[in-house]
Amino acid sequence: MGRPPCCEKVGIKKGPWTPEEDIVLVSYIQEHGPGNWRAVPTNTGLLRCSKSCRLRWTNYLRPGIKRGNFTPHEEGMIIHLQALLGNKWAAIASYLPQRTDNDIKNYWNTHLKKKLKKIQSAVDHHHQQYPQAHNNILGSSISDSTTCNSNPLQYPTRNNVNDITSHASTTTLSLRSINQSSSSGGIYASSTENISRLLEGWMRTSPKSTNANLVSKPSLDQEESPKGGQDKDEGCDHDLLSHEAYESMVSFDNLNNVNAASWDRSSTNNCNSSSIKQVSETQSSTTPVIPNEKNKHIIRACDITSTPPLSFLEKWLLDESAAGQVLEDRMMELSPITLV
DNA sequence: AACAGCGTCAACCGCATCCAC
DNA sequence: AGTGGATGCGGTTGACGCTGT
Repeated sequence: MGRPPCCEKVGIKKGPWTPEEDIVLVSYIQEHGPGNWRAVPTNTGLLRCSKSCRLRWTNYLRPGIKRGNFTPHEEGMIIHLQALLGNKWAAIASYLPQRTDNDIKNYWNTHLKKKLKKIQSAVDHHHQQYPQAHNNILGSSISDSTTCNSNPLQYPTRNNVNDITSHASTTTLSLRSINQSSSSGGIYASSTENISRLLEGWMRTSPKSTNANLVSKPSLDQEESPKGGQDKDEGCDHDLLSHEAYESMVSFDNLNNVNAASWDRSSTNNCNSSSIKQVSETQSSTTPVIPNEKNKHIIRACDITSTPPLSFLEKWLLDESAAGQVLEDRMMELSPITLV
């Protein structure tokens, strides 16, 4: 079945793109607009396969891409969306129009995954230390949630999505310090920034069709918070939660999840895409639906199960204006405890 | 100073899906 | 309805830079 790779041709160049190649590609797209990638290598003389050209454009040269440090809000968005959607990086990226799916995927794999693991082990440690308090707060059902979420990286069920959310909130705090250490680009990156500058003029005059796909994406991610500067913490990294912090965290989520808790878990196992359905349906009234054919199938499959009410998390995700605020509020709420 | 180990991220690969015919 | 080319997506790789010894 497998089709021969598109790059099997002899003489096709691989590896990092040079600034010269970038300029050729950019100027071609500037003239013809993105699309018809098959024709790009032929028409430009680039010794690259069409796939490579498309990838280079979408992941690096496309105007409007933000590179470098992820803001705490972006991190929060990624963590929440990953919990909801799983590794659907393209879908997640559609909520962060300035970031590419590749970027988000890389960031998740290199930073967030690791961090969540740490948090998870801290939480596990906490469970061992305060088993009674834990049960009192969340009731007996939490033990299931904890168990099924022993690996925070697994594809989440409805219930452990909420569990992850609690991790996510704290992770966002702990991750602040990472932000500042993550580097953005080297020598070559700066050369592509130059290309971006070249593109600025084009952005103003480019045909609508060229940018339509960029603009039409649903955006929960508001422009970077003007409070961006305030988000910087002083570089402290708190991996272990205090008992009080943990209680605060879980009780907050407990409040959030009153609705979710009443949702029968048995009907939702392996079907976290119910969340996707809700997201899509709600979006359709105001914003374009995530154009994901795969989701459609999953949604159909899940239609036969009961539809849960929106959790706080989902409401949060759907509430554009609240998106940044809630996270900030959570940070304010927790900061006296966790950011000592 | 030299080397090894590790982290990051751009790019590649293979499969899935779309779409025109 | 079937087929094949084009495009999209997610997992993985490998080069490069940084840090510790």
